[in-house]
Amino acid sequence: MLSERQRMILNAIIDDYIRSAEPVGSRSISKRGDVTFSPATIRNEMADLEEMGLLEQPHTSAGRIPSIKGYRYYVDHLVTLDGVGDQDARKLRTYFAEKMNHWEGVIGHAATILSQLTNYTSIVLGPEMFSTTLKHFQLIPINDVSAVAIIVANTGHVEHRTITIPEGISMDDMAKIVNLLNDKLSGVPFYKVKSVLHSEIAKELSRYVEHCEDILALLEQTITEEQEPKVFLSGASNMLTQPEFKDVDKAKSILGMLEETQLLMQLFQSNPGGIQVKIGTENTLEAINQCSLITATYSYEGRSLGTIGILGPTRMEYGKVISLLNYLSNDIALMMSRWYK
Amino acid sequence: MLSERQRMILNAIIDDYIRSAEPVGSRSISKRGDVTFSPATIRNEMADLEEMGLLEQPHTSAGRIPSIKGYRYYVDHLVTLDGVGDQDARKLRTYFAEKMNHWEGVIGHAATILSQLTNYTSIVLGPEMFSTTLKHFQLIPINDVSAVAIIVANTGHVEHRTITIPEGISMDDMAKIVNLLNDKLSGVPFYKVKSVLHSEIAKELSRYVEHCEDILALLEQTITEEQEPKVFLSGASNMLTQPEFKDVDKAKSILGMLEETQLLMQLFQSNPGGIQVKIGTENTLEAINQCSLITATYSYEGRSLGTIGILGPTRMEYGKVISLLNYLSNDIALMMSRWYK
DNA sequence: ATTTAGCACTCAACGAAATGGAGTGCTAAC
DNA sequence: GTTAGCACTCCATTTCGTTGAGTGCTAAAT
Repeated sequence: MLSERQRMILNAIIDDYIRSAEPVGSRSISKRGDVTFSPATIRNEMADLEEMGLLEQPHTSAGRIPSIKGYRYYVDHLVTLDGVGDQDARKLRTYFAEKMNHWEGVIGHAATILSQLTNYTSIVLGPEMFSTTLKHFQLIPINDVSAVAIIVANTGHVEHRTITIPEGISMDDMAKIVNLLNDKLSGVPFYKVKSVLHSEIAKELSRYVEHCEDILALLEQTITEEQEPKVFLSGASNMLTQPEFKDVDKAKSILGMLEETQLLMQLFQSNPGGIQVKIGTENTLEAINQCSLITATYSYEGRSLGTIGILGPTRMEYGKVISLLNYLSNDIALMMSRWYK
Repeated sequence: MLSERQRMILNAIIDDYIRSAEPVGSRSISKRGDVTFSPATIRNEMADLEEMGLLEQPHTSAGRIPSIKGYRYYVDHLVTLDGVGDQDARKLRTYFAEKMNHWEGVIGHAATILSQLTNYTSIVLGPEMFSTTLKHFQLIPINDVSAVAIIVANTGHVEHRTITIPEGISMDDMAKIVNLLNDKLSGVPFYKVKSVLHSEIAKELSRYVEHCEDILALLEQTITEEQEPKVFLSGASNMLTQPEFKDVDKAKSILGMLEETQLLMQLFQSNPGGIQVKIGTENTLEAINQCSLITATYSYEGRSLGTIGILGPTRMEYGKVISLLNYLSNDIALMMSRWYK
């Protein structure tokens, strides 16, 4: 659909705009080494590109800036993946060389590194509980009335919750319950735990112990609360360095959104796997209609485990970020697989 | 030192300024109900107050604003603790009515509520490990090479860490080690664990198992990492609503600081207990030289467990915030004491 | 038939000058 | 000791001209 020359020009404009954040004019394009036509010619092409909806003019006598559609074309057809730079690669390598003993450390640290390398905001979702199974269940009494329930997943992910022991339950009863639960629940995927709890365990439990409803309710609550993945955020203040958010109100609405975990998770909902780019209004959330979100899932054996994402202005360094996310999601998958049996 | 009238005027100026964020003039003070003198009289007093360093003039023909010293006097002698408003009290009550099963929930939620009620930024430090003792140690194998170490404190606080099992250690060995550790370490305060590990356990362990150094190193790492308290942050974006931070650069330096956990903890270092107010340059960190930080410790049986704090502009609603922190720190102490044996 | 040079035109951005108004300090009267 | 009056200051806001980057169109050049 686009001539070779038009693509070159579009590419040049977007590249320039990403660097400068200012409307780019025909003259400056012509001065670049790669497009050798005169400003007048370029102006003509630019007018055509604008008609096609790929470019926009902030006002009559200004240069052009890419439209959402323009960015989309750029991302789909034009962008060159720079690969990961030497310096960045080194940083990532030293980062993974450190001993990471718990996955929250890995994920959180990954978020930090990402935001540092890109100067954008990074959002990382921990492993989703859907795809994981319960490995072990444990109760540790703290005193007469309360105990700590510990849930271990086959990924090595651990959660704990302090619970209050219903009256009339003895230590012996507790031990029985724990044994029963481990018998029945080991290897069961988390999303099934709830139904197994009701169907298989309820009856059996009632034989051993009275008041089992209380305990069941507790377990259910503990485990379902468990399912929500953890969100790690880093570099939110980087948003403020972008000239498009020098307006405090815009900045505030975005930063405010970033503080709401619920919304963040919503952002990541429809994720088909692989790398996905959502540009400007392609995002459903109004607060980030001026932003682009690039997400990647990290997976193991075909199962998506979690998601990492970069949020920046629509004028984002797509090439760099995509390469980086690609690289990192592979590395994280590698790390995670060490815990996976 | 100050006459009654001067105090009234100072109080009125600071009150007005806290509300309006704009220099307040003699006329507007005179119009308030509480100070019945004419603008001219008030002007004279204002000049005196300025000489004493309690007020400042941004420029010759502007009203006065409080200086750091002025705020200090206000906080020390003038401020009226409003108590906690009906609405706020209701919110807090419903908040604590919810079942909170893990302390991280309580603390994190408290941070959220605080920032919502005040429209400032809240920072809450979780219980410090100094004052707590180890209750139980547990190892749960995940597969041949890794296991999850679980550490339970007497407060009900639980931490876990995935560790890699050194080669040449059998399941049997592991069980022995765990038993030994529980024997020796139960009831030991965290800050002593390290030394006990070396002095008492090292020798004994070497009898049972080879390669014990690896395990000891692991445990040591696991437990010392454990000691750093967790930081919860909420409402950082509220900073942007304050007119004094409409300048993006200032805002960025503060938000950037808030993202660095290390710095946050540094903020809370010298904490004598009770409620403490640090105004403007009284804070050592340069980034918040335009902010005030109000902190309160929550404690149990005289021991300080953790700290909650509110960060806002120097022009902060001191009365309201102090009352609120007072109220909340008591309530949190109450909650925490439920877990304490 | 493209491509390019030339030219008139547009419009945001920048800066200087004009205006308005809130607030002060001082003096003199109460 | 308190207050009214007045001249003065200085910031904030507006107005208005200037500048310059950039466009669109037309006509010439290739």
